[in-house]
Amino acid sequence: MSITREKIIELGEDLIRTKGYNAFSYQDISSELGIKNAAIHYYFPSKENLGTSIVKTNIQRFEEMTDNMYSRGFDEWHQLETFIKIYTKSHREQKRCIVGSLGPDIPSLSNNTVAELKRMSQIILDWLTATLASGKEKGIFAFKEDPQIKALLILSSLIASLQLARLIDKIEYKSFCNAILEDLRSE
Amino acid sequence: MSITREKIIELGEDLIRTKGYNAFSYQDISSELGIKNAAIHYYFPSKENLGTSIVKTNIQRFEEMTDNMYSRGFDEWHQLETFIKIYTKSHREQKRCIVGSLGPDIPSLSNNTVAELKRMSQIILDWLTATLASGKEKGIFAFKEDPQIKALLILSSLIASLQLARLIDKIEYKSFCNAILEDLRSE
DNA sequence: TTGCAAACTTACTTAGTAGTAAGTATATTT
DNA sequence: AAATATACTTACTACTAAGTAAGTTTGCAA
Repeated sequence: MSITREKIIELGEDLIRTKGYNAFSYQDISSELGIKNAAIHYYFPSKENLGTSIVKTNIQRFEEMTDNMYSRGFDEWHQLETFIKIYTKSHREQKRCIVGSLGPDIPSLSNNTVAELKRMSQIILDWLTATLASGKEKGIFAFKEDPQIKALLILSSLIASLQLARLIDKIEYKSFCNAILEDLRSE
Repeated sequence: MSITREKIIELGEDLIRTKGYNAFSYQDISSELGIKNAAIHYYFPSKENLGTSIVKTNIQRFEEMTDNMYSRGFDEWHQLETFIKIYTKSHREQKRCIVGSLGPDIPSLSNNTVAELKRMSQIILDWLTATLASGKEKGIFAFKEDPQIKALLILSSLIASLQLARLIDKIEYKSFCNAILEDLRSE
């Protein structure tokens, strides 16, 4: 794969996660990379191709992470902790997550991009639901709600907290994430 | 106040909550209201004026609601229930809330609009924190976290759930909101 | 009745957007 | 050496956005 292509995807993801899909333009990417507008169209004929590729890249990355945790034999607590670290890292970098960034722009996204975005959300939610359920069975987690509802609650909190962080100054993000984990502690 | 002005604000709010700030244009409003583009500029010289006015209107509406609940003597459980109803209504109407809609577009908003949006988030969070704290004192709510952290968790969940609803089909929104309330039940 | 202000419309500018067609340099294959 | 594919650039088109200046209608007040 071309290095320019990879740089475009990387920068595009950054721009989506900071400015948003509708607020960034091919110009933002081309001027940053020192290439011309049309060069991006060479790799991604339309903006929707770029958007879809970015989501696909993120799905792949997520699946690699969960596969990796599985093959290393992480227990459920450790898995959840690792998952939450994605968000604390995003928070440090003042970025949102892809789902939280593209979600608001669904009405202006192409069908293909929306389909991939839905697929991504479902994959994350399914993984989280399964992890919570098996962790509960093993006695690692304790919660009364249905695992899917609990997964939705946790995922919602994480996604929105990255957005609220820009609005409410005195958020202690570590405490926030800790509260999510501690809420699940069985004992 | 002019009726056209009010209609512009109302429609503008709708557009922000469905399409997003950057995705709607004065054209969307003017064609819907059967007026010309420039007519909107007559009331709101620039888009930032409209955005700020919409946020201010929402702050006012929120404060009227909480004042109303206070003067009617709602207990904390009833207050939280009423607050959550704002989100179930939004979900029914397939809209997001103002904070969740404008938050992602902060980088392209004017300083004034961002200031009002921050003020709005803070007002909501402060109210929620105070309600949770006094409800806990009275034994109406039970939770172990710090009230502000808990408020942030609940608010995040509500905001993001409206966004996730567009991505994950089989959400049972009622169960979701119920889980938030039941989690607080003391006894 | 004239004057004036409110509430617009007409007609425009400016700037930025995605996207395209055609050309060019460079490296690779045949 | 010739042909071809890769990775672009140049130079555009078509469109949409926000915003503006100047004119028009309408109702009310002096």
